[in-house]
Amino acid sequence: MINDTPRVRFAPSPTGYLHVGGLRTALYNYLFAKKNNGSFILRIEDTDRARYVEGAVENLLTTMKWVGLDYNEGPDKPGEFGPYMQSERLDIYREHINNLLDARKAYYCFCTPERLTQLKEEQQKQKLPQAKYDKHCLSLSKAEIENKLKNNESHVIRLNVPPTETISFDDIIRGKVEFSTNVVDDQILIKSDGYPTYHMANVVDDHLMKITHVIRGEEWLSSTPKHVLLYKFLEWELPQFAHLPLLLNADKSKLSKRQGDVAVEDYKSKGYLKDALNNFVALLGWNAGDDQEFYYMDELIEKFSLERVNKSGAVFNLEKLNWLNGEHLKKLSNDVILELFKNELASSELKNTNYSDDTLLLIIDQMKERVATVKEFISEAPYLYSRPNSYDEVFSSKVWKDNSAALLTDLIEIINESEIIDKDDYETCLKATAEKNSVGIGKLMGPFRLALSGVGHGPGVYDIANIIGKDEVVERIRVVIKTLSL
RNA sequence: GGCCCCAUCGUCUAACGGUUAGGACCUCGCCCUUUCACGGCGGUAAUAGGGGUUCGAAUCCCCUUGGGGUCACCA
Repeated sequence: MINDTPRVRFAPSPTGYLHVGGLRTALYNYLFAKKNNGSFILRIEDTDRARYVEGAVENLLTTMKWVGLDYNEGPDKPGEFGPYMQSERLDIYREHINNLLDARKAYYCFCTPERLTQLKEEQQKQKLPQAKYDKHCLSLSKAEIENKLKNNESHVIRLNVPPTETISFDDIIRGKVEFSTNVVDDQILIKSDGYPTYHMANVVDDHLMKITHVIRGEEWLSSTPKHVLLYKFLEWELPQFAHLPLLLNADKSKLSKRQGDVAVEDYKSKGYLKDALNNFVALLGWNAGDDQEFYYMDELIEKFSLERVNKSGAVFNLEKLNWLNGEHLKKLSNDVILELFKNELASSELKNTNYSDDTLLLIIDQMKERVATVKEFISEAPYLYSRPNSYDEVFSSKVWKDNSAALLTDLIEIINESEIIDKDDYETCLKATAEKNSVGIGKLMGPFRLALSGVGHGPGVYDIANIIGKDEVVERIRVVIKTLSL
């Protein structure tokens, strides 16, 4: 066997951001490594120069750190098997491609894009089941090749796939998978710009980096026979494969940008907690076999196993993420939430206002029970920070009666005469007003809430009053009387 | 279209031949509460279809259907 301790890797291409599907793949790799005392390696697959994105790698590293997926080796964490950027390993691929070339397991191809397009069109016209390269350049003589190379003719190097062989491999998640080589194309291994394609680079690197388990998304399953062939040609031992089920849009297609946020940083900026995100994503395709849904990272590590990963795709369900984030939020101490809250305030339109920690803590106590994210402390209860600029019509028509203005006028007077120390004092005032007018306190409650928040839901009225303070309470009552008595 | 993968409530899932098919999110109802929530209790809701195998099938096999992935000098 290859291993005593497993070595796994997460190998994203730097497209600009970390995709949540990528996060799930990275997480499973991480959990598997930690669980089995193995190593988790981060390797950057940046062999596509056309798709080079400025700052993408830095961004990726930052996001990996934010979600807490520490790697043992990576671009900024040198290890024994570096470099960990594929663009810095070109000479390594060159060496191995030469071996392949010598053994005629790979060959130069000088076909022009035009010929290739034409070939494809013809094959489609003939209704061939599958378009494949016709091995045209395989018959080139050594001299012809030398000559073309000397003349600097543009070329690629292709994998020489043998006909009519069965490629099979065992997938930890899917079991035995088989392909006929008749359906695998002579894959380009080295592009005309001299860079390797994914297929070449990932096989070489996985071998050289002593990767024991290749844990990646299911979209790679159908190109795995090419990889298996490469291992065979290079006479290298096969790693174990585990192809993870895909993360899906609501319509069950592969999770994509078009249908919502897919970048981890989007979720970060929307106020989701890293623990909640990890927890949620971990459960998309895996469960421990019990009813536990709330996890911290250490518990995930303890319970994770590839054997319990599902085969079928999972819809990325925002509602459940919201719930989980709320659960994680509630478990946080108010001190921690206070810091998060202050950060949110600083990046909101409220950044120029000043609130005491005491006030903020009052808001936290009220809001953390009823929101999904800290951001919603603000968005769901704007009336805690500023006077309502309108009154909800449905709620208003329900609670605003003919005598409401008169009752509230009395209430103002009583509040003004009272010493207000905490929220219970507002209740006392409402009761006194109700008694004085011989009505139930319910007659006051609705109009009072309407005055303070303008809407029919939110924290308890006394809590709202307590948060905004006596002067503001009185002022808001005045405003609602003035506005609705017209 | 070829190839490959997949198939339990709307969604995430449990069940590894014998359960009234369980849990969670969502949703609905009731209780609590002279407000809003929280909380508590309860409800609606699933084995895609058809054949086998078996005393017994969500579970094993086959077919059909459906969905997805992949067929680039992108990963």
